[in-house]
Amino acid sequence: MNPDLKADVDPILEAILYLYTESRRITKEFARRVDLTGPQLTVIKMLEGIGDLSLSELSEKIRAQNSTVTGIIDRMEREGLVLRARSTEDRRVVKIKLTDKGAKLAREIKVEPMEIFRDALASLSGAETKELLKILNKIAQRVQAIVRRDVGEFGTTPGSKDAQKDA
Amino acid sequence: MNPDLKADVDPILEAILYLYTESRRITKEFARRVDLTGPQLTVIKMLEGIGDLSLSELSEKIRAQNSTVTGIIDRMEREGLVLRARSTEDRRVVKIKLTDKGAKLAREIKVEPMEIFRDALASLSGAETKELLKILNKIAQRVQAIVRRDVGEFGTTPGSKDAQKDA
DNA sequence: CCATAATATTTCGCACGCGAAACGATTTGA
DNA sequence: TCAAATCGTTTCGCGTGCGAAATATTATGG
Repeated sequence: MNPDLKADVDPILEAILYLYTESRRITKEFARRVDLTGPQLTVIKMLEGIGDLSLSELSEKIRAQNSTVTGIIDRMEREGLVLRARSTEDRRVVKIKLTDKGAKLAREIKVEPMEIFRDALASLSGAETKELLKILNKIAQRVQAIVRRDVGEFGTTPGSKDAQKDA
Repeated sequence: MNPDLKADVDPILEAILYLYTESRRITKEFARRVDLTGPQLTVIKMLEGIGDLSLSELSEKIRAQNSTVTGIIDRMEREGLVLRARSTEDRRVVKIKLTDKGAKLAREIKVEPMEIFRDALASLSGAETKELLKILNKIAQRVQAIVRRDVGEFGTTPGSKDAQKDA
């Protein structure tokens, strides 16, 4: 990559990294006030909003592996916020349900996860919002294309990506 | 927040979350090929590029707490990739240095951390790059403002166990 | 019908990642 | 000067977070 391009690109990486880490930090801070962790707050609001979910559905929604979510649910069950109920139709699946205590706590939490992030985005003009989404999607598509195409052999061949196709 | 706004904003959150998690996943995948973890690859390339760093400087650069980096360096030292050297001017400071083995490994790793992410960003036009950075910075400033107003006033008060439900 | 494959979840071992407390080294101020 | 404050790092306990293997249940094909 040429140096000029790098100078343009690095601040963007910085900005995205900042926004991501900051939004996580804020979620965690709100969670701490009700004696929850960040992921636990996310789970509790998700169950409140959507209703019962299987462990797999929950994993997918919070973008974590099943083995990670198993641990999170273990700890929440121990605290009596949530309970596991084996599905009757398919006895492999475990439904996660809010207990009364969990539902009550969920109602006390007024902020959505990432609420502040949303507020900040809301300060953009309509045109800016559209433009931002357009650009981000373009980047995401490029990333997907590069991954599908190059990740298999990228390790030996640096930076050289003439894999320019449609974007 | 009104529903229309939410409909605009959620895809943006999705896109940023996707880009962040995907870039981490890719870094990890490259690291795995040389028997490193993601953070370890980042550290090794950082030391190669900048030279010796104190533990605090390293923590700041990879956006982690000192206690986290202590563990990462412990494991890298155990593998003989890195060594600790007490500073002579200020004996509180620990300098982290690459060993010969570490430097050799660093040279073998052709890709920068986040390289693919950079490549994808490089596919944008100059105008799009400028616009993206402008918008992201605007969001970041808004986030900072909101944090100072809403979060800071409680966030700095430790030990308050009673659940407050303002926000 | 039964061996086998596929699916859902859990278990295990390891590596972050954080905040609070501990610890040694250095600076400060009365 | 020397006790207290500050600084850089480590230790500790806990909660993610992951991938691979184990377990239990359901679907599939011969």
